[in-house]
Amino acid sequence: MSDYPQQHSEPATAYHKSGDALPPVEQHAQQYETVRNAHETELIEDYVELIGDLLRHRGEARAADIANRMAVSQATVSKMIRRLNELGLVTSKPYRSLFLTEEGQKMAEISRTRHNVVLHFLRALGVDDSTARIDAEGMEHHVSDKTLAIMQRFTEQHQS
Amino acid sequence: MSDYPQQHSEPATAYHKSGDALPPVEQHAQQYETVRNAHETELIEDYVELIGDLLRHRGEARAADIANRMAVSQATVSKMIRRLNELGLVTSKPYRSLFLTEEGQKMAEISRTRHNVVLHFLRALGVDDSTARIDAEGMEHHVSDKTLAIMQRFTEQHQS
DNA sequence: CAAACAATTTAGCCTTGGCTAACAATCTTC
DNA sequence: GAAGATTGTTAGCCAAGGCTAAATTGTTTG
Ligand SMILES: [Mn+2]
Ligand SMILES: [Mn+2]
Ligand SMILES: [Mn+2]
Ligand SMILES: [Mn+2]
Repeated sequence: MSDYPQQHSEPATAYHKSGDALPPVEQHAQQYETVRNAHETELIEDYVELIGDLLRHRGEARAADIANRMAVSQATVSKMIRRLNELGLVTSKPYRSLFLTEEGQKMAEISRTRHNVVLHFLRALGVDDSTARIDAEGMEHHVSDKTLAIMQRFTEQHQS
Repeated sequence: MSDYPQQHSEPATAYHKSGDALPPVEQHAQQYETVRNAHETELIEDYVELIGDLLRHRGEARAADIANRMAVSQATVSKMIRRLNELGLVTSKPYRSLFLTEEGQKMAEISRTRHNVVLHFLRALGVDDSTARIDAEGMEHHVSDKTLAIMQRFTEQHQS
């Protein structure tokens, strides 16, 4: 919920003139709050998902691979791994491959599934593969469970 | 493009075992880069869009209204307005309503249009209004022009 | 087995986007 | 027109997520 006591400022009534009206303040506020919350976990999820993918496809997940695939410096990855460690999502011995904890595996699984639903939905919609991959990488973190379910249903019905 | 010289680490070949394979490193890197770029302009776009909406629906855009609708402190808004000013997107006299520059109006228009395409698309898909609004607020910044065009076409064909 | 190379870590810097607390200006109301 | 309420600004704090440069550890190879 939004802290910050509701201030007066805006007139309460909305005699609407043009196009779509503004949503009520509380609802509008919730939109932005939800986005801010998503952005807090977004990067974490991408790291965990990528580590899981590297483990499943390559057998190991090295910091250098992550840096390459994320197009980010190795220092950035190293710092992030410390954070993932503190969050109890990965285990890592210095200079060795990373592994996911129980909790990390759960998060990776959830993220991967959700990512795939969005990707396959975009393709079913008619978006080309390369564009679908790019858009899905960002969209995935902002799709609610409700919308996700609808996307999945759509995809199933639109594949021959 | 990605800086950081490509390192060796990963084996080049991919004899694929389970599910979807990992995309080639360069493509994968571009996914994350595009997301990072989107996140750089996202908040700016939301502010400018909101200021435009307040101007069109209320006739003025006060810092307090923005703070209320964003569910954020007035100090945060005040700081952000200074930035928007420096970016040449808004004009503001202290303690007065904000206005958009030419450039600001252009950005507001583009953002509003894109936001609406995504919102109407989600509703056409069958997502309830309140969920659609929340999801659209985040998704809008991660939808490419190509996908946007497809969404628009879909929406037109699916409204009675 | 010593060099050279590759991978990882650490230290220190920067920007963004939040916050609170204190102060300043404006508006409203009596 | 002063008091009180509302609005706006400023200062200073913090965490996240980037970066570079330098130091360290592992690995490969002549
Ligand atoms: Mn993902
Ligand atoms: Mn992602
Ligand atoms: Mn996002
Ligand atoms: Mn938005």
